[in-house]
Amino acid sequence: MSSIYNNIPLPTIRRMPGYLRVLQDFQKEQEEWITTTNFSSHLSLKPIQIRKDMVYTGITGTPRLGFEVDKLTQAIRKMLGWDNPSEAVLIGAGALGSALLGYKGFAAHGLKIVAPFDSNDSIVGNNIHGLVVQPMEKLEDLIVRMGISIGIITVPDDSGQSIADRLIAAGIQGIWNFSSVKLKVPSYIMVQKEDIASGLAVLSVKMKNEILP
Amino acid sequence: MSSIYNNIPLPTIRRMPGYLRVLQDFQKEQEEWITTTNFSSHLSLKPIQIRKDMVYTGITGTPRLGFEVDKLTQAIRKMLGWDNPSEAVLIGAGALGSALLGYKGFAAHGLKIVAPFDSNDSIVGNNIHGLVVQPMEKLEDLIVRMGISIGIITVPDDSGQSIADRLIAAGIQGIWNFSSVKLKVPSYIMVQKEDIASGLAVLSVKMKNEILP
DNA sequence: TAGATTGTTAATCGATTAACAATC
DNA sequence: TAGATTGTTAATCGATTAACAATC
Repeated sequence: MSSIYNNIPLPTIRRMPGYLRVLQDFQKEQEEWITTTNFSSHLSLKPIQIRKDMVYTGITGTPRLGFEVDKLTQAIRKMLGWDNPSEAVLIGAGALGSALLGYKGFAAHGLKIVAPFDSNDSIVGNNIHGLVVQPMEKLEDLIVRMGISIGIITVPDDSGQSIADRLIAAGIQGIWNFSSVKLKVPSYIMVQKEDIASGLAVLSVKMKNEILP
Repeated sequence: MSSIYNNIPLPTIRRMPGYLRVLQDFQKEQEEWITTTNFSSHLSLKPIQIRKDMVYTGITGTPRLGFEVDKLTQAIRKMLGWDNPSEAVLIGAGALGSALLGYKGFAAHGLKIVAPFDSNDSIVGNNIHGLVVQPMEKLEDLIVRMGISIGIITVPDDSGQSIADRLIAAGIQGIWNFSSVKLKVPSYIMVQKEDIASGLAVLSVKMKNEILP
């Protein structure tokens, strides 16, 4: 299933949420136009790079005025598929899982977590930020019944793979993996792995030799 | 302050924690040697890329045998400055802050969070994963007294900058920024910004057109 | 020994940056 | 109009990948 957005560089995609954030601020301020110079002062990016990124949104700007705030917002949201929200289950309602459940931003990011699951009986039934933690037995049924497309894995490393297997068997299409194991999945399953340690490594090295970008 | 590790590519640094994780597994299994092929099967990386990364550790391997597990582990930990831990304060003991406080992995990653702070009186005094939440008034004193070098910002966006200012005034050297604002800091302060939305954007686009790496 | 794996140089690939004409 | 900003092509930069001799 291809699309007009096919060959967008990964770094460009990663920068898009930042643009959206600035756009929202401008919308609040009732600004109609935004220039790459505007973006630049709110993000750590150069105007030239922003201009290049804008090409991928399909929106063309107007010299001197910049880009229309509303049009650009819609284009980016569509580009990311954030115009029609996906539903997700979250497995592992521990510290990290709870934090993600409490993150208000997802609503604006096209993601709706519909239910948290946990294997720990003492957590099951708890209400976390408005959602009741479900027992693992109910996982597959809920995924199938609601047609959930995304699974968020926030379980300890050793159970990550078995959870992934269950999610895939139940028909999930994408996995957001916060465990530190490399998941083995069929090629049609999309996995995005988050690694908090990578960021810490970069900060550590930056602080060690105070050079680097 | 330069070092032998000066021009390490950022992508290489980001991959280092992954290598460490595999090395730890090998250490547990009492393996003495590890090859790039071994690494490759536990990470989504090609042997050639791993070999290139290894050059930056300063460790030379032995054809057929690979690299010495212990030596390589030590070299990477030293390279990241994870051999002697840094101390950090965490500001904002909400959902995300609590999750970070509960993350056991930091100990092995050269980071020790010594105290969480929060401006909310109903949270102050709470015990989160063994640490008592401190009132904001005590922030500067504790940083100075303990010589804390890192500040972790997990507060809502609108107070991010003012917290950063206070941290810097108190003598912090690095900031791990989990808020979504771009912090204005002097050039000698190192900032590492984490953005959960970037990862979600990548997953969303991957799922939309099932291509991409 | 034979062959897997390393280290290194060169080639390729892709992203960022520069340059500049077009334009509002 | 003058000048800031866009769009686009070309140049640069940096990281990944390929190729292959060296080696255990």
